[in-house]
Amino acid sequence: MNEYRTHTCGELRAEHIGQSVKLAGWIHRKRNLGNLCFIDLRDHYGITQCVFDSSSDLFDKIKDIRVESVIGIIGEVVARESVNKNMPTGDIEIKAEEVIVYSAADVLPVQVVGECNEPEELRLKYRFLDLRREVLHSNILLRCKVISEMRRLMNEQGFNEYQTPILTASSPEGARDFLVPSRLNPGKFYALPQSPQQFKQLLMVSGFDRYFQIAPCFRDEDPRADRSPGEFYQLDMEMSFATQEDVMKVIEHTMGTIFNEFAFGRSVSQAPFMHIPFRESMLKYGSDKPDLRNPLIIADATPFFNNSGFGVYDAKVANGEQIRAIKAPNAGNKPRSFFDKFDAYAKEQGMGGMAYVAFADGGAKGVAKFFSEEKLAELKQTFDVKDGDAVFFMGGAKKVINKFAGVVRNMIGEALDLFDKKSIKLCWIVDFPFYEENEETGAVEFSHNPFSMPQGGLEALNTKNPLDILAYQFDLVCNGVELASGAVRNHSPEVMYRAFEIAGYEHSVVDNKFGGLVTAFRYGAPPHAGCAPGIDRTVMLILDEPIIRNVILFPLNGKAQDLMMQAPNTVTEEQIKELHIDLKL
RNA sequence: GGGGGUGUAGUUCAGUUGGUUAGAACGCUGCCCUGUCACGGCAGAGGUCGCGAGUUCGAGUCUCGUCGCUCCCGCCA
Repeated sequence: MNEYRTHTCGELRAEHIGQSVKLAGWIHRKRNLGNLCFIDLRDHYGITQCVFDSSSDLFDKIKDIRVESVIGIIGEVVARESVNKNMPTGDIEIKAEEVIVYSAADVLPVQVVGECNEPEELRLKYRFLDLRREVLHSNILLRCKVISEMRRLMNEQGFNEYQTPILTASSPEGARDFLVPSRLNPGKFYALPQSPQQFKQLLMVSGFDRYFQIAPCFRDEDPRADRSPGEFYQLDMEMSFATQEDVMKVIEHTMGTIFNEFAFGRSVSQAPFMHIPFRESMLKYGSDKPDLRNPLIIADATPFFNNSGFGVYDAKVANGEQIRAIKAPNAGNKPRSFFDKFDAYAKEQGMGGMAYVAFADGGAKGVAKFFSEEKLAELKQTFDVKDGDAVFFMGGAKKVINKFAGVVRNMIGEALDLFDKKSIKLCWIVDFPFYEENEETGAVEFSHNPFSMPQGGLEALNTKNPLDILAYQFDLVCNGVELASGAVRNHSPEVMYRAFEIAGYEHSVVDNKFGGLVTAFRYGAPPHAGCAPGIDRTVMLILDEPIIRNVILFPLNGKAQDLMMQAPNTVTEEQIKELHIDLKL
């Protein structure tokens, strides 16, 4: 190939025996038998065993060099005396004739070979060593392939990739901004974009028709296991003269193809993905991001507890509370302790307790004794329960019961091992409410994104109860993870002013905060719609990787610090002065 | 901002009811070893038990405080 190597460490096979080759890479492992030394040489492509004999003067040269040093080896490809069937290159080895040490390694602070259970702090500080590990290295490579596929699929569907600004204006909606002080404009700040939302809409107004971008997004919020602090990437897309269905089709094709290509033996939901209206999702799954690998569905049992005989729940209903039922298939024979565990959980969560009826061997346990024969038969019919099944009942205030039932649904699914772990289940959550009521003040607020179009347009805004208006707003959900958010945008200044007015904002507020966008809409704006699937999360789902940092090259830690680059850091007084900033710590 | 978990050698961990000199594995250093592939064998170095106070004749172990990390809630398209 060149002066450093003729082959990579992954490509030599039996057919190369007899050839003189040159390899370069890291010393993965070293086995010194005294008068014979084996070195496993590793590079991006694989591992090749090299052998050194004490009869050669090379032996002294490599005897003292540590693992992870970078060396080059010239030698002959020979057949191994003992073949290693576990290695792709296991038929051959390199009989070393010359060694070049390019870079000797110090004693390592973290091990590159073997299990990876060092503290994450150390791994992040020495990320370049961590990234040499097989798992992390291949995670990152898979991420590259996913992004490459995204670009190919979007291009294929007529989308072009455009770069939008990184230094932009702070936007009042949504997350906390990262601010950048302006040297040329004393006292003023740029913000890093939380997403290219306004720019991609402006691109539509500029007539570009179909936009996408592998877009960096910045948000100054606290992290989670599936939420990296600081920055993340999304496949941002927008299209003109398009409906909700048009956007869904593009995303279904793009994400569906990617999940199918990287399914690794799992089954994948095929397009079109199931549509679940928001309110139905909250009732049936107790969440707006349901994990459909769990087959359980929550039922509204409120009507059932109308003089049912079970006084505690009848009273709850009379009190305005709601009851939910979750069937536990084939759990009728479970011991008392199984059911008590859930009851204890409900008590711990301040939900009173959890009643159950378990049907087994023709009998019924739990709170069955409160029900008449007829009521018990009605129960079986209403909640589709057979002999051998059980059903849980839980009650609570309207605001909390759905979410609680959603957690219990997952707990029961886990306890009975009902999750279809060998599947990737995708669905759309649609018909999000446009507004919601602030629980404390009672005021009407935007529930999601104020840029989306209310269903029914201006007429709906003028005639309907705001809390009944739905938005052309939709989420793509995969295995219980919110993967993407999309919307038909509001491209009409008139509708936008009215929408903000209902949420209590004057026209001037709209003009001030979204002036660029609203002005643009006055000069000919096409109807448009778009969506933005998260890339980090997509890769996590493909790899079934619970920690987002394991799909990111150089992630920040929980305090949004880069332990390797030591960012954030103090800067010189001069720099501060130049930015017209006065620090008060 | 709130709650849970956690902190012992470079790393992963063990450490009994509070009791003599705090152990093991990996890694590191030295010696031996010509077919290993997690090579093996022998020897060795390496510790303010996160930090501070308290109880006690005696604290890695009990109590209080504090700090770091991590997970969750709040927050977050």
